Amino acid sequence: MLSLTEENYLKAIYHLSSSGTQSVSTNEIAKAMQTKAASVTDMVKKLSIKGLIYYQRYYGVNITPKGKSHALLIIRKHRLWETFLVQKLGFTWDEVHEVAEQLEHIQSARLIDKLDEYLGFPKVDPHGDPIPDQHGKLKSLPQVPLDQMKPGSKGIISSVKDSDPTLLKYLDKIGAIPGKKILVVSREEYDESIEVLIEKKKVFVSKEVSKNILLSV
Amino acid sequence: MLSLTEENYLKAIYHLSSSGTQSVSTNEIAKAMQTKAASVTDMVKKLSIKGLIYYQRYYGVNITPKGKSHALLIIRKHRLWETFLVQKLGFTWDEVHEVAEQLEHIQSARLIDKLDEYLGFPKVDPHGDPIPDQHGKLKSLPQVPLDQMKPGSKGIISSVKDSDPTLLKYLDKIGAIPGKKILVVSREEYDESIEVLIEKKKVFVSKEVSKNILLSV
DNA sequence: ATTATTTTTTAGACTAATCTAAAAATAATA
DNA sequence: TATTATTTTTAGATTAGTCTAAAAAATAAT
Repeated sequence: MLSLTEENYLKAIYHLSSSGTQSVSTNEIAKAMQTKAASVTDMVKKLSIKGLIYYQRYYGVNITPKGKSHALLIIRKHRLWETFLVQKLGFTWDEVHEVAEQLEHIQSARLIDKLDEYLGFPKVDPHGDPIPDQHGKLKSLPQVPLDQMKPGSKGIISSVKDSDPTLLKYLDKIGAIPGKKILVVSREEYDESIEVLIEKKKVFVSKEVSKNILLSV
Repeated sequence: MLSLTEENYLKAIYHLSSSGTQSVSTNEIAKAMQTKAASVTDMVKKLSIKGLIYYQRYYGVNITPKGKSHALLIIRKHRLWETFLVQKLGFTWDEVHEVAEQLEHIQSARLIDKLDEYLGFPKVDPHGDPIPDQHGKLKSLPQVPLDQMKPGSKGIISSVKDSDPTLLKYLDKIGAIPGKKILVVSREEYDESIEVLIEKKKVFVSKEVSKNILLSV
């Protein structure tokens, strides 16, 4: 059984290692966990002894298969709770992250199975992210960030990378919600901002925002 | 903001002080918390500084109004979650306690308000215990334990004191569930066991069990 | 009223998770 | 290549919560 802190470190390491193919550095983890490098070194040794990550001093860490499926089970809980909060309790999708960060640590396999069933075995959470299965397996659809799409191409918004409420509220306002169809109209060379059509509505988004919008094509 | 441990101590102290009118001793708390008296002394000093209990060394503790309402807010969460688990997820009433012990520590007033609304503002939990309101106020109905009822008298099962799954399963089997009408037929002097009628079914219960069944009369 | 027992508190140590400051290893640059 | 800069690790200290063992206070018994 992992402590709350160990679970949070493992989750951060999973996210960092799945967004880059390289091994994850101590400083990256420290930044993600809002803590100091020295603390990370200590924790990384613990997780390594438990067989959840590979760790060589001065060379950063990689997640093991065991660590990965453990991380995905936490993420499964997080996403099921987010779905519950939105679908059943009427939260908006920008409000759920913080609470789900707490709920994801509740230890009860039975609870999660029942919740999954109650929600009708959803495949994705309110942000469009896929929900891992009971064994910590994730079927990931191929996704392309909006900033890498060519003018004229189209796709469906599948998820949003950042979970910052400010961003989510803004996306809500412009209608950029998972499930919506999107057409890239043009790209401005200077600042890499792009013009898109969301449900027939013309919208301009900055590079900053467009790289956070993931599309299935 | 209280830590998880502080919340658990406060809850234990609340329960102990509401079941006896005396002040609560260090040893009683140690027993309830499955810890040592020395640890209790330390924690009790902390809670006292925070204004949640009155504490004089060697004289035991009493809960303050502030501590009481704080404890009741935790109990409110516990009972709402139990209600959710039984009513929505299909748990049986003997399975919910352990999970609710975890869920009661989730920090989000908004979550609890929404959950309360979703459940239809229930007045009691699946064990028949009243659910405190948003301000930590509890309207308690007068309750009499079954072992103190005279032969010929009747009442409605309002709640069960002990939350031991073995007891709850047994009560389920004999039909002694909150809400059911009960009639005391006779009492055996020797072992203080009693014969009762639950929904026209004749049942014998020992003193041990009958003192855990609370009736509203 | 004095002694014995029980309860409670203090003192000091331990673990998990954190920090700062200094040392060691790696990476970058002149 | 030698030096500088950055990153990472180690060493030692801190806090919350816990423990054991010993001391102090309260209670019970003789």
